[in-house]
Amino acid sequence: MNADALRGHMDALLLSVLEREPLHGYAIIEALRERSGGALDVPTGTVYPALRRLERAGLLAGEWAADGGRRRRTYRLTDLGRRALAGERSAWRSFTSAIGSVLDPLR
Amino acid sequence: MNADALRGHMDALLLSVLEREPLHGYAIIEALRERSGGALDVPTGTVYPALRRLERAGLLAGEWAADGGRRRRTYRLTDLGRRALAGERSAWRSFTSAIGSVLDPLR
DNA sequence: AGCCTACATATAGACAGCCTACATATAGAC
DNA sequence: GTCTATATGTAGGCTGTCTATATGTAGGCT
Repeated sequence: MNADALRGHMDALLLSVLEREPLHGYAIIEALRERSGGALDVPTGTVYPALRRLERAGLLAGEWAADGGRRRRTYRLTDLGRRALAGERSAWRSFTSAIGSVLDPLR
Repeated sequence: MNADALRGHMDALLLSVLEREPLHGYAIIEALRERSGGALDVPTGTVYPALRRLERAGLLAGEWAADGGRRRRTYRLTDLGRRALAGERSAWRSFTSAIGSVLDPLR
């Protein structure tokens, strides 16, 4: 998976993965890998800053938790994040439709 | 259309538009707008450098032409560009499939 | 005890491509 | 003469993703 292609879609992926249940960063990376059948293997250096960014934007709420000696920061969708996810889904459909109409004009 | 979303897909769009017939930059912009139903309105500051880049990479061949006093640089796909387009189409399918499987897990 | 792997988070800096804004010039309509 | 459409191009900014590095716990293996 080309890095540039992901650009601008990371937010949608993160919000979508957090839709059903709150997860911490490492679990999010695993969820993305599993749900994409291995196609999405996003590095930690991408995910952690992105989660912070979404938290600053008010789309996610993060909370520290301890699992034994391990510290985890678990993120959940805020109401604003839920609305943003709906927008991202809609934008994704428009995006694929627009690019698709150019790439596969026969469809 | 969000600017970041386009990132990494510009090449595929340009190659695809030039698949049927050679076109110059301005006409490419119009073709993208028309074929996408107005969704894609790519600024000249994006297209012209991208065309140069693809030419340097050997995917396009450009040639100056005169239409009256106007100068135009018409680009056509090279054989390498045609092969690259096939790769871009394949990558696009993988990409939409991967993101789609995360965004719409019910499908 | 010592080592390795998996789990878990984080930051600094590099990189690349798309954008805005600007610059230039012709053609044709009004 | 002015305006709009046509036509190309560059400089510089922005920003999000990546690589590389750092830190530390837990648990298995030898």
